[in-house]
This record gives sequence, structure tokens and C-alpha cells, in this order.
Amino acid sequence: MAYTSEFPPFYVTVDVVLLTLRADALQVLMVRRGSKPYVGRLALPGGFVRPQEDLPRAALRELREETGLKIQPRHLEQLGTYGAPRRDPRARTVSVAYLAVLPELPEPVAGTDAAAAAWHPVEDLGGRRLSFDHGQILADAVERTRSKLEYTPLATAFCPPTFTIADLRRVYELVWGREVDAGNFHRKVTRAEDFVNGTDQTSTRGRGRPAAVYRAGGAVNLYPPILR
Amino acid sequence: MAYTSEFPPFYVTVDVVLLTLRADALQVLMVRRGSKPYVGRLALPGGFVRPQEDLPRAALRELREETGLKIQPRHLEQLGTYGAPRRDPRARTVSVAYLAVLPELPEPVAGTDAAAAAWHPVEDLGGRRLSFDHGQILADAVERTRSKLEYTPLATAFCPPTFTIADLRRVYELVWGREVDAGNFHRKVTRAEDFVNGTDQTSTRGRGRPAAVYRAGGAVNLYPPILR
DNA sequence: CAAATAGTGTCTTTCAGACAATATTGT
DNA sequence: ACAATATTGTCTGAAAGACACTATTTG
Repeated sequence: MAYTSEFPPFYVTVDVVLLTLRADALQVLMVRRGSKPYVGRLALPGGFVRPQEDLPRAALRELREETGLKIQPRHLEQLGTYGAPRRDPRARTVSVAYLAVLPELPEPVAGTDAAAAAWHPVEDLGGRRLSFDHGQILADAVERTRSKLEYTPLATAFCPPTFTIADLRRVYELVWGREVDAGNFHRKVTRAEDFVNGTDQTSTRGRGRPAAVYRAGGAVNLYPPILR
Repeated sequence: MAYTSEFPPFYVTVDVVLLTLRADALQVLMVRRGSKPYVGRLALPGGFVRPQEDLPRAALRELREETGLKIQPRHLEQLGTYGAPRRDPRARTVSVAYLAVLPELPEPVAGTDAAAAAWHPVEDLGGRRLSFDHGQILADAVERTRSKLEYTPLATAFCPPTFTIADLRRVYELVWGREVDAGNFHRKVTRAEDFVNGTDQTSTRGRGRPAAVYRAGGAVNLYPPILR
């Protein structure tokens, strides 16, 4: 190697916090560890980055491999890097964490070797001890998500390609954990530039007036923002 | 090692974007490379993380070692991790980038082995090609800084322990690159909760009415924010 | 007093939040 | 008609931006 350092190299992994809405709750996909350390404990899906592989590619690959998910997340961003010297008792490992968001799926999890992968309401995991520093990573991911709903159109990543304003409001309510006034929310969403684009369709939930159907717009940031 | 992976380990480095205000400009501390690759090109200070060292510790140590700076930055946060497979032509290297902020220093740079370290106005580096992906890292750092001035009290990290509202306004003007109305700014800063705390001192710049002197308050976020 | 800088007040516009009112559907 | 949901309107208060005005210093 054309490069020598006096320091031993590290292992580099990616961990993915994949969030979605299921059963009226913000849920995260977790795997159950089958080997030491933390055997039987819940962990975020993740694994080693390959020699020629880009970081975000590695995150997507691990998601597929460890959970059997065949569909792409609607959103993927780097969350942060966790590298405390003792975070993995086996060896010095630095993990690059990613935050991914998926619309609510009709199927349960739909995986091949996904026996070990399952959705868990984020609230239920607050008390439980997770593997490694995954509790901290999850907490950071949830806070990032809550914050990004304010300033970016991230909420649309929780929705299918077309959706109603009420669908979008439900995202905010479930992620923020509190109710949002329907009328004011409608005004804010439709006024914010390029947050959503109307279609000529309507949708009905059986009872009540049918709602207009929208598609995600091209905005990168929300102006004006939708504050918590 | 109690841990074997089928994949070769990576080199892990930290790179630090240290920003300050000097000569009425936002400036960044850069070192000049003395070896291949990118010999003679400007680079961010940085280097290998040590086996037992925490990531933020490594960032501070590299700052001291590579630049001879004896004082601690007033702000240090993780910016992001850059790990494209070819970013370092010698070997697969993943770099964790940090953003650090320092008040304007009376002394020039004050370093021991800091011969190679020097301040550069961020604007001057826009056109120049830097080493590795450091141009991208710098751009990300500057954008993060501009954005954080809106929602956090980061601007106080550019100031000495006590400062005037005009000092703070100068931070916003130099970082954002545009003028800010003095009257409106004064109202916003003093109204935002815990952004600044008054002292009983005043300060004069020779001509004009003396200004009240403030200290940084305890706020973590600015409410209401000071938008661009 | 003039110049310079600090700080306050005024006015208009925009938006948030509370909540009332209207619109359109299924039962 | 009634219940349910969607959408629009009304009112009040907070805050932004433009800019005039007052306050306090030096020369």
C-alpha cells in the first residue's frame, strides 16, 4: 500500500435508521442480534462498508440485505458518525449513521431473509436498552426528523406518490406526537412554495367530503416553514 | 483480534474547518501540503484518529498539532463524514469533518510548528482547487454556519466573552455577506430568549454613543429565530 | 454644533393560532 | 337531515422590514 500510518486502521460500518408510519405510530425497523455482543438485543440494520463502495450505497445495500426490503426509501441522508473508542467492545469501529424514510407499506415487511427484521414503535424503544450506541443514534434520528418537518418537505417521504392534505397532517401529528389544527395546516401547506402540487383527482374515505389529491412539489426547503 | 471481517479496514481521519473573522472577512485556517498527493495545495488541517481517541478529541488535537493553536475553539460540532471510494488516491480513507469557530484573535496565528498554517478569506478559496474533497467540505461548513446563525446563538462563538450588539451584527453581516439593519437587529437580538445577557458595562469606539456590553446567554436555539 | 454610533418608535405586511363558517360527501 | 371530513374565512397578536426619530458620545 502506498500509504502507511503509524496507527492501526479502523472498521467502518453504516447503520440505518429506517422510519415509517404504521398502525398510527412512528416506527423504526430493527433487527435482532444473533451473535455476541448484545445477543438477542435489538439493533439497527447495518454492517461493514465494502472497499469500493460509497457510503450511501452501503446504507442502501445493508437495508436490502439485512431486512429483505426490495423498495428504495423515499429519503436517505447522513445523520452523523459515531466513533467513541469503546462503542464496540470487539474492535475500534466507526459507524456512519443514515436516516431513511419510507411511506407506509401495504405489506408487513416483505423480506427474504428478513426473519429477524421487524417494525417497532419508536415510543416503545425509549425505555429499552438497544445494542451498542443505537439508542443514541435512534434518538438523534427522531429529533432530526421532527426538526426537518419544520423546514423541509420531508413529510412527503412518509407518503405515497399522491396523498391528501389530511394524509400529510397525519405525518406531522404522528411524528411530532401532538395534534395539529386542520384548517391552519391546510393553509400553511398550500401556501408554502412548491411543497405540494395539486392534481385533478380527489379521494374519499367513505364519510365526509372528498379531499383534493396532491403530489410532492420540488421544494428543498419550506418557505414559510411549518413550525412545531 | 476478536473480530474478523471479510473486508479490509479503512483509514479514519478527522478534518477541521476552523472559521473566524479577520480583517472584516470570514476566514478559514488552511495548511499547505508538503507531500504527495496534492503537494503545495491548500488543505484543511486534519489527520489520523488514534486508536483510543474520541472523534472530537482527535479534531482538537489535530488543530493544536497542525496549526500550533493553543486556545480552544468556542464551538466544535461534527459536520459530516466524507467517504467516497476515490477521495484519497492512496488508500480508502473516511474522513469525519468538524466545524470549529473561534473569536477574532489579537495575534496573527501564534503557532509553534504552524509555519504552514494560515488564514484565508473563504471568498478567495471559492475559485481555487483544494486538496482531496476539501472544497466540498469547506462549502458545506460555510453553509452550515450561515444557516446556524438563523436558528442558534452560534454567532456568539465568533465574539470574545463580552461584546456589543454591533459586534454581533458584524458577525451576521460578514458571514451572510450582506448588510443587516441595525435597529431591527438590535430588537431581535434583545428580544430572543437568552441569546444575550446584559452586563453593567459600556464600550465606546471613540466616536458615537457608547454601546451596552453583553455576554452570551444560555440559549441553545434562538426563539424567535433571526432569519436571513 | 456636526458627525458618528446606539438604541427606540412607527407603520405596514405577513403569518400563526384559535375557532367559526361553509362545502361536499355517505348513511 | 345528520354526521363526518375538507376547505375557507375571520379575528387577534407576534414579528419582520423599512425607515424615521431620539440619545449619547467625540471633535
